[in-house]
Amino acid sequence: MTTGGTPTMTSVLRAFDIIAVLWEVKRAGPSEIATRMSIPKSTAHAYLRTLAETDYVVNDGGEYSLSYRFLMTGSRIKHRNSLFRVSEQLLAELAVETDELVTLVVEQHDETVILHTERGDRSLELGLYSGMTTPLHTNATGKAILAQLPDERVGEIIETQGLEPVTEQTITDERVLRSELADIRDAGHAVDWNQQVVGMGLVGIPINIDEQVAGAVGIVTPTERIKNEEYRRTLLQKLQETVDSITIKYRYGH
Amino acid sequence: MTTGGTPTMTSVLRAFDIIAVLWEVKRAGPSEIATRMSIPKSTAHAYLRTLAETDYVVNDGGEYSLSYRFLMTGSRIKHRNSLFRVSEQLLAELAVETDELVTLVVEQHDETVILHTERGDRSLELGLYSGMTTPLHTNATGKAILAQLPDERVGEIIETQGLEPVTEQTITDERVLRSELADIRDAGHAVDWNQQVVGMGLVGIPINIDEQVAGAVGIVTPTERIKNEEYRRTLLQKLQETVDSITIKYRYGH
DNA sequence: TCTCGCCGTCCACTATAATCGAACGACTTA
DNA sequence: TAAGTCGTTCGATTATAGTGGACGGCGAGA
Repeated sequence: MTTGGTPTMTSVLRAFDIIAVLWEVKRAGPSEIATRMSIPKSTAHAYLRTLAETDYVVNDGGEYSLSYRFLMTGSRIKHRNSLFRVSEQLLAELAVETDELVTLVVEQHDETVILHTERGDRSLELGLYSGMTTPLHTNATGKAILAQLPDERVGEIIETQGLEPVTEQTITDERVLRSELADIRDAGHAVDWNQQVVGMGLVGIPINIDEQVAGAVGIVTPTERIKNEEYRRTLLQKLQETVDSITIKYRYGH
Repeated sequence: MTTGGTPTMTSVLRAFDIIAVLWEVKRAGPSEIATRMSIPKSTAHAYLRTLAETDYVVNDGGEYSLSYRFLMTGSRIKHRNSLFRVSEQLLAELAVETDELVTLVVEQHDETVILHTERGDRSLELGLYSGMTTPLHTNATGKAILAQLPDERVGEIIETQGLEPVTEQTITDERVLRSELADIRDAGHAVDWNQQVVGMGLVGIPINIDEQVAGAVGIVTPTERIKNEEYRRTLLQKLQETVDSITIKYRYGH
C-alpha cells in the first residue's frame, strides 16, 4: 500500500489467522490448517504447537481447537470493567421492575457489543447474549450510541460497515439514518422494532460520561408490546431513571 | 536448551505474554510494556501495533488495551458448545425449581471452568460467573469431575496444581482427597461446604458422555441450607434428574 | 513563553528465528 | 499386506523479528 508501510509482524498476525480458522472449523489438525491457509504442513504445525503452549489453543489427540481461555479472559475483562460493575445491580433491578430483557451495550470496532443481559420473567428468549455483536444501525441501542458520536465518525462507520439490511425494516438509507439520529439526539432516546429481528423491538438510551458516550442501555420486548405508546413511555421512563442512576454512580462511586 | 528441543515460535509466545501484561495493567503504552518485559521500546511497539491489527487489542490514543474481542470469541465458543446448548434450558428449569444458583462446569487446563450459571430467586450472589475458574479440589463440581478421571490423571493434576487451601476447610491432603473421590464415585455425587468460600456450599453431579466425563452440574447454596440433610437429598434428586435429562438429550438430540 | 524530558512512532542494519521440503512412525482403509 | 492418510520431526535457507537511534508532539516547570 503505502511506500513507507508500517511494520507488521507477520508471524503474530498469522497466529491470529489460525485462531480464526480454528474458530470456523472447531477442530483441525496441521494438514487441514495447511490446506486452508495455503502454507506448508510443517509451518502450520509449528504455529499450532506454539499456540497450544499459550493455553488459548488445546491439543486434543493430534487435533487442535480453541480453549475456554478466551471465555476466561473475556469474562474477566467484562467483570472488572467499571461501566459493567456500576451497572450490573441497577440493570437487574430494571429487569425485575419491567419483567423484560435488559441489555447493556458498548461500541467497539464499529459494532454494537452486548456487554451484559438481564432477563425478566416475561423477557424474550432470542439468543441474545453477552459478547454478541450486531451492526450499530439495526437497533435502538446502537442508534442511541451513533447519535452521540460526531458526524464524521458516523460517516466512517457507515463507510466501513455499510448499511446492510437484516430485516425488511432495517434502515438502509444514510439520509434516513442521519435524520433519525438527529431526532434521537433531541429526544434523548431511541426506539425500533423489527429492524434487527422481526418480532423484536427495543428502546435504548445512551450513557454519557464526561461528554463522551460510554455505551447504552436497552429494554428488549416483543414488537406488539413496544408498539403500544403508553407502555413504551413507561419503559422509557424507567430506563431513563436507570441510566441516570448509572451515570451518577459511575461519577461518584468508582 | 535440549538438543532435540521442540520448535516454539518465540514471537507468537511473546505476543501472548504482552496480552497477559495488558491484562494485568489494563492500559499501557510501548514504554511501560518495554520496561515490564525487559525488551526495547521499539520491539514492544511493533508487537502492540501488530496486535492492534488483530482487533484483540485496541489502540486508544497511544495507549493500548485488550478489547472486547476476547469476550466475543469466548462467548461464541460457549454458545455453540454442544454441552451448553443441550443443557441451557434444563439448567434454567432447575434454577426455577430449586430457587438456587445452578452452575455448569467443565475441566480445562487442570482447573474448573464455570461454563454457565443460572440464578434462582433465593440464589446466592457470590460473583460466580461464566468464564471464572477455580481449583478442582475446592468444590463439589470439581471433585465430581476428578472422581471420574483416571487415578494417574488425578495425580498429574495434584502435582501441577497442588492442593492449595482457599479456606480453612479446603482439603489439602492427597489421601483424604483420594478417599473422598472414591466415596463420590460410589455415591454418584459430591457435596461440600465452606471448602471454597466460607458460607457457600454445593452439591455436584458429573455428566458422563460415552464413558468420559464431559463436565458437571452443581447447585450452589448457603452453607446453612446445604447442611440440612433432607434439603440436600431433595436438591440431589432434582439435580440427578437434570443431569439424566442432559445426558439423554445430548446422546439423541444434537 | 520557552525549555527540558518523556512519550509514541518511525527507520535501517544485523542476526536471529520462521519457513519449507523431505522423511519417519502410527493409523486407517483397500 | 500395501498404499494412503495423518501428526510430528529435522536441518538448511532466507525472510523477518530485534535493536538503537532519531523524529515530532506533548506537558511540566522555570
